[in-house]
Amino acid sequence: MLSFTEENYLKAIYHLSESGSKAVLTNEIAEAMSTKAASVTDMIKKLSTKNFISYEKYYGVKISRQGKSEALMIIRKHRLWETFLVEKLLFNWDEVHDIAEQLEHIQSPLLIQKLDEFLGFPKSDPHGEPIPDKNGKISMPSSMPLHDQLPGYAGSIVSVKDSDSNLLKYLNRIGATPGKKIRLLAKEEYDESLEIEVDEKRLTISKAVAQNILVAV
Amino acid sequence: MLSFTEENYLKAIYHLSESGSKAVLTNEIAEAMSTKAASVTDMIKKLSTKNFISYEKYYGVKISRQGKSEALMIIRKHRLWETFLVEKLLFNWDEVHDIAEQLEHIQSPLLIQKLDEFLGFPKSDPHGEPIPDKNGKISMPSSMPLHDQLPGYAGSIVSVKDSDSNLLKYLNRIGATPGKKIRLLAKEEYDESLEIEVDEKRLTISKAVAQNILVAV
DNA sequence: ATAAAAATTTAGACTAGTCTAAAAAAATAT
DNA sequence: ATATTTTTTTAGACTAGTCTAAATTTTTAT
Repeated sequence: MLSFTEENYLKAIYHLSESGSKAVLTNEIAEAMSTKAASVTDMIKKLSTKNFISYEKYYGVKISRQGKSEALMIIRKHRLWETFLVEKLLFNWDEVHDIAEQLEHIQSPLLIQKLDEFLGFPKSDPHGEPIPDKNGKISMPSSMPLHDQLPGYAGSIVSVKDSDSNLLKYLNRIGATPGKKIRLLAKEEYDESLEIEVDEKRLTISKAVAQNILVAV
Repeated sequence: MLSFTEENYLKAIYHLSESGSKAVLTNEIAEAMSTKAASVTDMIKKLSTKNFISYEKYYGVKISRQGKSEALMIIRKHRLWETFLVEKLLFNWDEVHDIAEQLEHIQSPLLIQKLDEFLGFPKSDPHGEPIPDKNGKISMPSSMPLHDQLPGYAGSIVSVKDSDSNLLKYLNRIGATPGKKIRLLAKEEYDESLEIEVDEKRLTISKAVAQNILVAV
């Protein structure tokens, strides 16, 4: 049984593993966890002796099959709770992340099974992220950052990369939420800002924002 | 902001304060928390400097107005979550205590407000215990142990004192759950066991069980 | 190929919470 | 009223997780 803290490290390592197939570096984990490299070294030793990751000094960390399975269960819980908060308790899309960060650590397989059932076995959460099933199987919808599309692209928003509350609030305000239809009208060469159409409205978004909007391809 | 552990101590002290108006003793808290007296001494010093309790060496502990208010919020959360688990997720009455022990520590006033609303502002939880409102006001239903009633008593079960899972399972099996009609038919002098009628069935229960069934008076 | 810079690990210290064993205070019994 | 027992507190140690500062290893630059 993992502690609250161990679970958070494992989740961070899983996410870092997904973006790039190379070993995850100590400093990357430190940044993701808002902690210091020295603390990370201690923790990865611990997770390594428990066989959730493999660790080679000065080289980095790789998540094990067992670690991935554990991480997927935490992510499953997080996304089911987010779905509950938005669909049942009528929270806004952008208010649920921090609460789900807490709820994801509740220990009770039966609870998650019943919650899943209560929600009608949803396949994705309110941010458009896929929810792993009880065996940890995850159906990845194929998506790419809007920023990497060409002018003329028309499709729908799959998810938002960054969970930053300010970003989510902003996207909510302009109507750019998962599931929405979106079109890329033009690209400004100078600062790589994009002119888009969403919610029947034309507007301009920055490169930073466009890199965080993942759209169906 | 209180830690997980501080919250659990405070809740235990609150409950011990309610049963008896005297100061709460170190050993009582140690037993309630399944810990050692030395650990309790450390913690009550801490809660005392934070003004949740007043503490006099070798004498005992009294909960403060502030401590009571904090404890009531935790209890409110616990009972709302229990209600959710039983009414929405269809858990059995006797399965929810341990899960609610975890959920009660989730920090988000907005979450509790919305949960309360989702449940239709319930006044009592599935065990029959009253749910404090958002100001900590608690409407005590007047009740007494079935054991203290006289043969001939007829009324309904308000709540069950002990949260022990085996007791709850047993009561569930015989149909003696909060809200149910119950009648006291006879009292056996020798071992103080009771003959009762519940769920249209006659049966005998021990003194220990009868002391834990609280009925409306 | 070596010097400088960056990343990582180690060493040692700190807080929160816990424990055992010993000391001190309070309650009880004679 | 004093001795014994019980309760409570203190002292010191341990684990989990964190930090800073110093040491070490790897990478980068010349």
